[in-house]
Amino acid sequence: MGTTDTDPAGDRHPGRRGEASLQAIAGRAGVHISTASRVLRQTEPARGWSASAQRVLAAAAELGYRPNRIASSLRTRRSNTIGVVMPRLADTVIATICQSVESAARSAGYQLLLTTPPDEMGAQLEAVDFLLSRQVDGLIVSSLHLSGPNARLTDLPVPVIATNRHPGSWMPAVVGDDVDGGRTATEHLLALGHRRIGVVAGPRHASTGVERVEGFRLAHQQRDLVVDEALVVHSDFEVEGGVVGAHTLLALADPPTAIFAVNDTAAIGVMGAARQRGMRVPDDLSIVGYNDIPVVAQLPTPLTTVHSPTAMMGALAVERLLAAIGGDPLLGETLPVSLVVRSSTASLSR
Amino acid sequence: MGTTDTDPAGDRHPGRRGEASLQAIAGRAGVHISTASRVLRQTEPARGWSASAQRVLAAAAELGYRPNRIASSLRTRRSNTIGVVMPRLADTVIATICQSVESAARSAGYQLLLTTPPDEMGAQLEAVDFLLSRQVDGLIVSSLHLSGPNARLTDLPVPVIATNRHPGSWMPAVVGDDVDGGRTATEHLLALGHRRIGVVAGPRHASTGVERVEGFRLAHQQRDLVVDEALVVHSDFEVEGGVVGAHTLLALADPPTAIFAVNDTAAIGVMGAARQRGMRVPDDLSIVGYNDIPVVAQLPTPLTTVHSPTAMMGALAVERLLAAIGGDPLLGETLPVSLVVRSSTASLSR
DNA sequence: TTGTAGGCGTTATCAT
DNA sequence: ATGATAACGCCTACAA
Repeated sequence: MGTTDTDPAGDRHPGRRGEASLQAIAGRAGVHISTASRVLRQTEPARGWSASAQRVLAAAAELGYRPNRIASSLRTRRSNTIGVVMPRLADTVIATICQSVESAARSAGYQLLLTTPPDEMGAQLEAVDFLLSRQVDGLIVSSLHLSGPNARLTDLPVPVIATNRHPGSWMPAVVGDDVDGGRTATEHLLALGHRRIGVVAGPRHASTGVERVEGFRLAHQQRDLVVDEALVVHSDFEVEGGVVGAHTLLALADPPTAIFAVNDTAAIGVMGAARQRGMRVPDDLSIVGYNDIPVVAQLPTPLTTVHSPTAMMGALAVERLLAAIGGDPLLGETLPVSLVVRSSTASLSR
Repeated sequence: MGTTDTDPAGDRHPGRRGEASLQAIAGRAGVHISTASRVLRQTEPARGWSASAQRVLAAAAELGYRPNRIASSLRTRRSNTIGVVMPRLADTVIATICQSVESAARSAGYQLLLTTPPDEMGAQLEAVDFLLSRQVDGLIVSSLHLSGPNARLTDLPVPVIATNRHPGSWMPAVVGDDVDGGRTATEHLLALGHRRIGVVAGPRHASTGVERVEGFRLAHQQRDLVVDEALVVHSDFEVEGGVVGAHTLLALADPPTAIFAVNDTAAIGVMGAARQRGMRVPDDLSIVGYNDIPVVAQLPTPLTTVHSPTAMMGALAVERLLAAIGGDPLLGETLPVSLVVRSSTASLSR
């Protein structure tokens, strides 16, 4: 006696954990399982539901039927799931992107399989494999490195799009215009008269930090100024990275009069270091951040920063990915950014 | 000709998107599919791999075999997936919990199906249904309301645990000791001599805010002081909520000399409002926050706050949930918190 | 409109 | 140790 009985009463085939299956619905409604399946996935036909269709609907409602999407995915070969690889999720920028990715995906009928591995390529590629094993229809990856074994990403069975960071131009990515952002931030400080500007540059493997620093160099170049390499210090993206980086810079024999931190969190760390050294912002030190996360507008000294369209990045990445899943070519995009001047920067008064 | 051929060459049955299936491995190794399945899920037996097992292993490696976990889930009735419902993911506290949940789950071999719906009960329950449809083995929910139609959560086919907030004592939850945190924060201000303390209390539906305010009342009660209800203003948990709440409080005829904001983000908003009014912190206004998110230690005025064990909450929630999935009873826990005194609070000097 | 049959890729039970 | 076989729950031609 298996499950392929001919039980006329229906209501059998309990499925896992007692959940009603299609089979149970069909039994209770006295129709064949395929009929139940069809009815449940149709919208009401022009001339209304047939008698048996109504019974199916009623049975599904009474039994609290929840379709088993694992089974249907197996059959249809589509999981309606997007894999997301987002290290450093605790960072506001990443979390904001993730939230917008989820909203966009959800309103398109997709769900998210999320992983937030360490920010290392090995761990990220491993995460990709896990996700593929789960049959995701596409992938969004937020923190690829500029170098490393990421060539493995070129030949995947599903479309992949990068966001936040890009690993190089060979991969479609939805990112902000980091070079322009870095340039604009720096030009703002140069225009205020600063000539020794320090940079808390982030890690060398992140396109965001690297390109914002490129913009920093570009701004100098446009004014025929040379960059003192001692003023560019690398760090991580955390608060503490900003603290350490700023102390390094401010301890120099000829310290900077302004510091550009490539993200807001580190910029807050820079503020902390300034306070520890008894320096006032912006009187003794000007500071520019990057991203415009919500808190920085309300700090005791509101932070001048570059606004980056984080929420839009997530939504657009999803849009492009879904288009690619639908068969279109996969297109990246570089979104414009804009400087927001607040109170942490002032003109050099000597 | 279907797929049940007897093709001796193997390498057929391309599976979706050209991925190799078990069938293909078996074909290439010249063994039956069930043998391939077994070999691939065994560890090396005592006397080493048999000849055919070696061929299976080789074939899998050559073809880059990735098991289709959707198929295996269907068969085993376990998805090895945890459903996560976390509204307000962009908030550092929530994102930190989410990250620790993911790490703990991943190291236990589970993956996360994440959804971050609006912070309303209807949307959250809808999310639960979607997740159940995807056959998650258990659920973690971070933002349940104290009231609303959450009775539906009592009779689910899989274990559910709350974290961050709890919806009432009827549901197992891993949360911080919010009453004690609120009491400690308030007692700190009372000990400094403050007698008119304002509260930016968060929304009425969140146990976190509500219980922190309970602690606030308790601290007064323990000193036989009465709370002026005009000093308790509700808000959301965002920066702007803090700004608005603080302005409301500071515009009172008899304004507070200190403000307790039930989360750090709102506390930063309070700082912003103070700045807008030309008040110095802590000289003119003392401020206490809650959570101890990383940035507050480095603010120009480092924030006094209550440290809550966010990362531990996530990890513990996963631990308890997995135990429940394994058949154990589902147990919640209330984790201790501690006050961190920094520079945003000072004794009342008059 | 409804029923029939076969299969999605994997695993578990049996027998060999 | 390996092979045959039958599901897991659902979907989709195709036939009636």
